[in-house]
Amino acid sequence: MLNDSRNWLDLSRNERLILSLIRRRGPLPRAALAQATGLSAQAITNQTRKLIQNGFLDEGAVVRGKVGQPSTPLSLAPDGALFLGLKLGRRLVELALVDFTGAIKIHRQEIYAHPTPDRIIAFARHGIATILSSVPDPGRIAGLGVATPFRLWDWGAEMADWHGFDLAGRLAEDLRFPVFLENDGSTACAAELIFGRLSLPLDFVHLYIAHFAGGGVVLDGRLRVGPARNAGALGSMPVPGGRQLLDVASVSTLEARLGHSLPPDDSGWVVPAEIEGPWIAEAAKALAFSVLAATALLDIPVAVVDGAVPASTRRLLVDATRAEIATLPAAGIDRPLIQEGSLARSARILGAAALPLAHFFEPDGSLT
Amino acid sequence: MLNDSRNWLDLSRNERLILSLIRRRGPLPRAALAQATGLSAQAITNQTRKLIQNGFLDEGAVVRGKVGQPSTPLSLAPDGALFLGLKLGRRLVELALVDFTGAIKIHRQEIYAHPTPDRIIAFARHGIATILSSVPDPGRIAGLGVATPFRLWDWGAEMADWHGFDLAGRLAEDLRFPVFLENDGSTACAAELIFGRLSLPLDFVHLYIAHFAGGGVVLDGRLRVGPARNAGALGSMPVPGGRQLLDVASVSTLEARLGHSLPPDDSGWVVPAEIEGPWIAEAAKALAFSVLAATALLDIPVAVVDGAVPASTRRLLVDATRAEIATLPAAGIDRPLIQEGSLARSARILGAAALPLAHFFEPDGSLT
DNA sequence: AATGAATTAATCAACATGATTGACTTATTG
DNA sequence: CAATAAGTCAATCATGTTGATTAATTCATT
Repeated sequence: MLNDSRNWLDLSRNERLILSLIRRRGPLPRAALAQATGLSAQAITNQTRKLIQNGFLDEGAVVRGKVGQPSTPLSLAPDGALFLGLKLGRRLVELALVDFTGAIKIHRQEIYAHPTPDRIIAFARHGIATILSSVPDPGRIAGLGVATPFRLWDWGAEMADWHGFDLAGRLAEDLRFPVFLENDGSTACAAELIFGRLSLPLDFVHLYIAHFAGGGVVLDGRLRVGPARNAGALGSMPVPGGRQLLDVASVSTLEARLGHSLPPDDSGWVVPAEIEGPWIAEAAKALAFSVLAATALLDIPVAVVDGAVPASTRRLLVDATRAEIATLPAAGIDRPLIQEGSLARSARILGAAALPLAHFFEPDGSLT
Repeated sequence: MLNDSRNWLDLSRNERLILSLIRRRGPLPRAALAQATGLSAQAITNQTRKLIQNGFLDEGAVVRGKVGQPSTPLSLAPDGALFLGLKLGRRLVELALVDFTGAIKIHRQEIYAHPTPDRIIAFARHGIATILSSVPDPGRIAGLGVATPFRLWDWGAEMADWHGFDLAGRLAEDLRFPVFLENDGSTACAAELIFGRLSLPLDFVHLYIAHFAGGGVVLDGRLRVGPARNAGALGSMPVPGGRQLLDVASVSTLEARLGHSLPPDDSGWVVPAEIEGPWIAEAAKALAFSVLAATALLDIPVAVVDGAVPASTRRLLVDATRAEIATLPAAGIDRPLIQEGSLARSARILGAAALPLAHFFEPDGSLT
């Protein structure tokens, strides 16, 4: 089945380009691929033959009804490659197995008061072992992606063990596939880029409101992580008042207003309007400011706002941000559109799984 | 001399890569090029042979004194290609012919109270005609780059004629080479990137203080202009106080404090310290804020500050910005280094000439 | 001072990869 | 049956790689 003179994950740039085009636009016939890539029909024939042989693409039913020979759309083979995602949060750790199309095949999670390295390693080891034994072809797992907040030790003294702890390295020890680790804000952005159902331009910023506020930047259709892996640190954006975005637009500040912490999932997320309202008003001001700064700098037309919050809260936040952005001075630039994210709580875990996917299957191997 | 089966400007990606490496690092022997590009020595031999034959590279004197066969460094042939730059300003228009190494060969300028389309066209036409007739090989001119502020009509009623005027199109009418047009802030950045003597990382932002404040963003060693050609609009960055950067950090605001306008060149630029000081203090605050926003968003390690101001003023501004940036909150990010630009008043005209250069000779044809 | 070993630069010849082109086949609609 | 579009075949070309080879120098040892 697989051509064994070369590793199954060693795809040429044009093979990856074809896969990513089909991922974004849905099933496409060869002729459309030739047109979209600028390659000759012959080149597409050759590359798609390889991709079908190696199990990454499926030939669909021929489409008739148009003039000319009927076309055969090519779609992603769901089992073409599998990816593991691990998302580490303040109250919750999640592990998922995601297929080539972005569907979550297996999901496990564990709740705790606060995460410790030992506990996370144990959860991951056991969970991965279980998954490996239940998957028909574990050799098709391309890698593990880890989504984690950076600087966990800033959460409090009980998190000191995380200082200097090499999570990715420790996880990689007993795995036969590579491990990728990225800030959870960036992975939420990666998820929207790679698996999201939104119709997005090639350039956008992504803001993700969770315990902290994070974000990601996509330029030319690629997640930008920056030279020190710290791009999209939107929570650290300075905002008026001598503060940073995460000082006003994060769930932790909402919890401070409430006086108690909120549950790690949507069930039982109850916030009285007289508390949520002022929080949203203040957060929206800061979000609008940050988004406008991003537009001035990068000519970005769209900002996606998402978060680990109920859909209704996200909606209010987006509406308030749209209103605020209209009030800020914007001479010389076009105010960007604010779009609601589509993935909410699953963004980070999906994005974690998207890390190995991007590495092996996106045209420019986005992250390394 | 030139291989005529192909246009002299049609270089392959690897040819452009070689030229850009030599431009940035100075003369390099073939072995160093092989190492830097990752190409085989043979490939470098082949490509450099073509580049030498076509007049883009010169073989230098062999370098002895090291172990092994002596190396022959390859340097840019100054007349390999020539570029025209036109810079349109509020009080001054400039036209220059720049060679392949960034040296200004011919420079002409004209001062006015305010620019009109007719006057600029006439100046450019006449100047270009004169230059064409005085250059030994006008066929070696690759293109004309134009640096202009956007939205000229915002300067006042007497500039209304610029509304809807297609400057690049009009200039292209009687030229046999292409015309490129970009915001003057972006061209100042391009100049520092391509011709600058600074040692800069692959990612930086550039702030340019002139009548207005503008800027540019370089990512992965390429000037980023953005989907609507408006990236690097740092003057439009929101800053605290409901204002934009250009409301506080521009020569026009200094002139407002002075009560009269400053001359278009350095001679006679006299600003009493009691006026310059507060202007710099306020401008530095806004610059520091914007730079930190850029770093949070893009993980940018360096910001270059330059401007159409005397070196002493620029120095004060940079020092003040460094001081301000230390006072802003920066949890979660590394404060960027502030560097002084190296090109001052010539940045924009050099950058204009750099537009055709980048298009034809940079690996990713930066702008189109 | 002479000499061989090591080192580095660069080229030659053969070959591999992956694209292009033009002719051709196939299946469909109008 | 003409027109149209999808797709493949065979030949060719551009541009890379590899391994052997040549050249010019310094370094270490006699």
